[in-house]
Amino acid sequence: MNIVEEVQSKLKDEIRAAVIKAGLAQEDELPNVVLEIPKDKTHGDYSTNMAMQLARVAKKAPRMIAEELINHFDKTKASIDKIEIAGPGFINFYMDNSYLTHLIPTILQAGENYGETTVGNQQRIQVEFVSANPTGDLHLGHARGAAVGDSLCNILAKAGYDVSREYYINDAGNQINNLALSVEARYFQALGLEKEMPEDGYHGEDIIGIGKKLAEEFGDKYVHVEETERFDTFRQYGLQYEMEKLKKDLEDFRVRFDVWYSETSLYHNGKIDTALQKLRDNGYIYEKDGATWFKSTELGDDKDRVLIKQDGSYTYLTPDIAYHKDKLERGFEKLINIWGADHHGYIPRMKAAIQALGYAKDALEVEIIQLVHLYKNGEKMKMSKRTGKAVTMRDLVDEVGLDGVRYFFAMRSADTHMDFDLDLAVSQSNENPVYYAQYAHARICSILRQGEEQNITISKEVDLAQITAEKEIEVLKKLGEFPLAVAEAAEKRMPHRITNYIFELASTFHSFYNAEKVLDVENMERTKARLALIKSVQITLNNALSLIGVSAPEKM
RNA sequence: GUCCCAGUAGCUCAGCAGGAUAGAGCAACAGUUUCCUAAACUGUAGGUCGGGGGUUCGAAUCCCUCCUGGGACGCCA
Repeated sequence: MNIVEEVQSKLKDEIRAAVIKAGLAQEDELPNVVLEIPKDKTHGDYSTNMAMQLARVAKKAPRMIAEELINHFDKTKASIDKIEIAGPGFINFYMDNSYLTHLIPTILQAGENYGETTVGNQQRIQVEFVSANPTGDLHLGHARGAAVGDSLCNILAKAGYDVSREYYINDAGNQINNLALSVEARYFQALGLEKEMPEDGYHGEDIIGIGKKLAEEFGDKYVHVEETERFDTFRQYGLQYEMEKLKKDLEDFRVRFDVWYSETSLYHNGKIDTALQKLRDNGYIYEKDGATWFKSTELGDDKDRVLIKQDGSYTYLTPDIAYHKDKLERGFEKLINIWGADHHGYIPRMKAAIQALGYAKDALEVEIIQLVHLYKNGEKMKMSKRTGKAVTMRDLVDEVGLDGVRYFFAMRSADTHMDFDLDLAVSQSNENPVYYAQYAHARICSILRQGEEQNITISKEVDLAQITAEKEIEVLKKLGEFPLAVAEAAEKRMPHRITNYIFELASTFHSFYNAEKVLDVENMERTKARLALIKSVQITLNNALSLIGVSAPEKM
């Protein structure tokens, strides 16, 4: 357990014990102990509203309860310096902060592992994200999904979950046929021949490129083969090309996946039939109008859904149900899907399917990525795949820089609409909060370099009692919060808690930097202690930034 | 019509399993550099938390309702 967690938990134990000793409540009437860090520093290090919560049970005024409670409180057991009653009945604890200096050796020892907690309990959790159709370039929405998904995975892993990252490849269905036909048209055009794009074709630059490549590689060979052979070849070729590009783009975006799962494989290994059979056995299937239906309304959906169309083919939902069944059979206790906003209406039916298969509804969690609107020169930019004028993920990265894009997307709660102002992110780059955090890191590196040049080494033998300045204590407190921030971000699935933390840590550091000098030949002991302190900040900043896929530069 | 997201300072947003005087960045204003990176720091000013009800010791936070903006609702994927 982290030192800060330990202190908090001891404090909570003592509060509980004091309530019992004072006879204010029975063991089973005890409300949950709420500890908070007051916004106002003069209200102490921790505060509890226990006395107010007990008002009803004890039938007394909160301030009187607080009085009795602190009379029975054992201060010696929880590093407490002073206790005060304030306001309507808050009990404020002023801690003896000497325990905080133990944080420094802990962080130096843990290094890149600092921040890890065990709240996840090694629960097996799978996160499926991006899963864009392999029919064109990744656009803004995918970039946001990739950033949020990857950050969430990193955070979950750090918090002690056993995480698997997965990409579902939609390589079956009409869109792939359209891809093949689009490639075909571009191939003919590359050879100077007439061929119309299909109605729902893909007009992206990438498809034109595939057509050219095929023409260069094979000449007019495929003009003369049978249509089905050409179709199959181009389908395969287009798919492979698109997937490779997609993987490369994601890799460059610092996102990796453990599993790439092919939709087509579900058609070949009988898993769709098995899933359908399971639904049938559980009584959720019926036939109507020549189609096969899923009785999803029985499980909270607004209408029943078609699984097998009149023409005998599956809807998108059918293999997807088989896919989710397969995920659960692989032993994941929790599935998190990160979907685009356009899939929002799809959630109830998927949850219904999970239940119809005999699993708990909340085995599946869906995080919706809301739309990103891009503004340039004060104008909203469109991002339609169809027009071929899409703003791609690559365009965005080229324009803003990878660190900026990753930070900006991690910074906002995923399920809210977001305006991304390019002019702001680019032209006034000092407004970009990512620089603020990176600058703190670079500053620390610079001081450490100079310390080395002066042959001052950071040893674990430093006299940490040298850490007494107010700004230093602030920094220490903030460092101690990191594992708690990670745990909270993981449990609430909120990567933006980490960017908030990064900003706060950078801010307390900058403030310390301006108030106190680290390197001071007149006072070697303190210099060593402060070097150890800023080294701890460096480690923590680095760890926090890496959770959201942002680099920590040594120089700026 | 049903559902989702949002409405908090001039702008962009935190805060929302109820807690003390609602926070930050940018913009505005006033300062800080013989000293480790001024991409920084310190301070001032700025808000009826969309409106209205309710729940209670206490509401930006929970419930109801209305208004405004964005989005989703295929035998497409």
